[in-house]
Amino acid sequence: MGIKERRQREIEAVKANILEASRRLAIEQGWPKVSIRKIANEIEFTPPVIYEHYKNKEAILIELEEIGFRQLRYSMEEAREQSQAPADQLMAMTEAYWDWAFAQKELYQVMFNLEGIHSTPPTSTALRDAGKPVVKTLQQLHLFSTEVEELFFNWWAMAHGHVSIVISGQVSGMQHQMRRYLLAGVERFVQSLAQKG
Amino acid sequence: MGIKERRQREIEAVKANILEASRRLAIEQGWPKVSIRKIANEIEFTPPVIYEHYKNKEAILIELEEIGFRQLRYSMEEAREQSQAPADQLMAMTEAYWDWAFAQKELYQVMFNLEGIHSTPPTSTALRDAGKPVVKTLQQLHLFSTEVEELFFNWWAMAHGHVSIVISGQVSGMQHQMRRYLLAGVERFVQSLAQKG
DNA sequence: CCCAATATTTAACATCGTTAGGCATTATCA
DNA sequence: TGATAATGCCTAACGATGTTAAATATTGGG
Repeated sequence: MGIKERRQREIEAVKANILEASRRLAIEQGWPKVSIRKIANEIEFTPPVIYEHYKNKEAILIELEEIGFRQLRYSMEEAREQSQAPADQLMAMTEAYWDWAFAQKELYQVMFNLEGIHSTPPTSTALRDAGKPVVKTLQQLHLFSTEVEELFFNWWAMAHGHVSIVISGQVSGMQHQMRRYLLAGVERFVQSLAQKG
Repeated sequence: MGIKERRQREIEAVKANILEASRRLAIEQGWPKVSIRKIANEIEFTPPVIYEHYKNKEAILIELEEIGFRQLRYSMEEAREQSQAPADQLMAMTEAYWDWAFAQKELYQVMFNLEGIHSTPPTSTALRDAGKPVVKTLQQLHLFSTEVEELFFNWWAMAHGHVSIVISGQVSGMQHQMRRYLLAGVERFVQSLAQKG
């Protein structure tokens, strides 16, 4: 009587397929050209089928956001575990942040509403979750939790700032330079923390 | 025979009207809901008239981008002139950047393709132009031009990072806090420069 | 006053997100 | 097995989008 289970698996396969197709289309043609009809065509169904799996187009984007934040967190956690010293951890997580953002550029665009996408941001915990490894490292340095929050946002704004300036095409042909600039900036950030700690 | 001139003024008035209507609609309803038809309705003409003034919808956005960058530069230049010490100038320009971004949120969104807008960024000189006051101040501190560029992007990424995190709704209800965080971050940035200068 | 030029509109095309209704196919039970 | 209920999927449509071609109205100069 595994017929129900098989059916269940089929349904989830289609759902996963919708996400994959969306990403693939975004990679190939950019988010503005991703439409429900194209996704439907890609998964070889007609458009209404998509609405049996997602309430609307935005729901697809929101799920991709969540996937993105989880992946980003995982990448940073992995980077963090490879060093003991907080300073090294912070540098490694910064590299991980940058590298993941450009390896998964389309996800990053969805997560931060870049490049013509609009979706209500996920539960604001999604971001806070993704930032947890950074917060953990900062806590090894500073006592007051208010200060940790401040420094966390400083770090994150720096990382996201450099990334989004490149992704949104404000500067061109200097992606590698911007990566170095970010790392140098965080380096200075770290040193200024050591100064007072 | 000033009839031609009057006509010319009329045409330019309509063009200006299109920009104003676009901004007004964006303020009232958000960029995703701004459409050519609504703009046309707002200026009391039918849609095709808009295409006599702008090649397409994107051209309207690009003009708004340019206006935004000019305004932003002006605000920062004004802030800069009120102090002599580079450190004070940088802090004042940071405040000016933040305050302008939120006073002209819709322009800022267009300039950086936030919140569901997509337009090819303006000539990358537009941004560089807007950043000139900051570069000038940094030049009073550091010798190597490569270093100035690096520090300029660090500063800008910090400013834009904090601003865009708030604008894109990633954090909510802490706009004032984020402003303080930004200023504290730039403060530390400035101090780390003094360290080595 | 008429004609040419210009200004403006109407109407249409393709595409978009989304939904209602109908048609198959499949599963359930006598 | 055969009728019935349920499910899966599609066709067709609605309203809205950006954009363009063609028709009409308005204005200019002779």
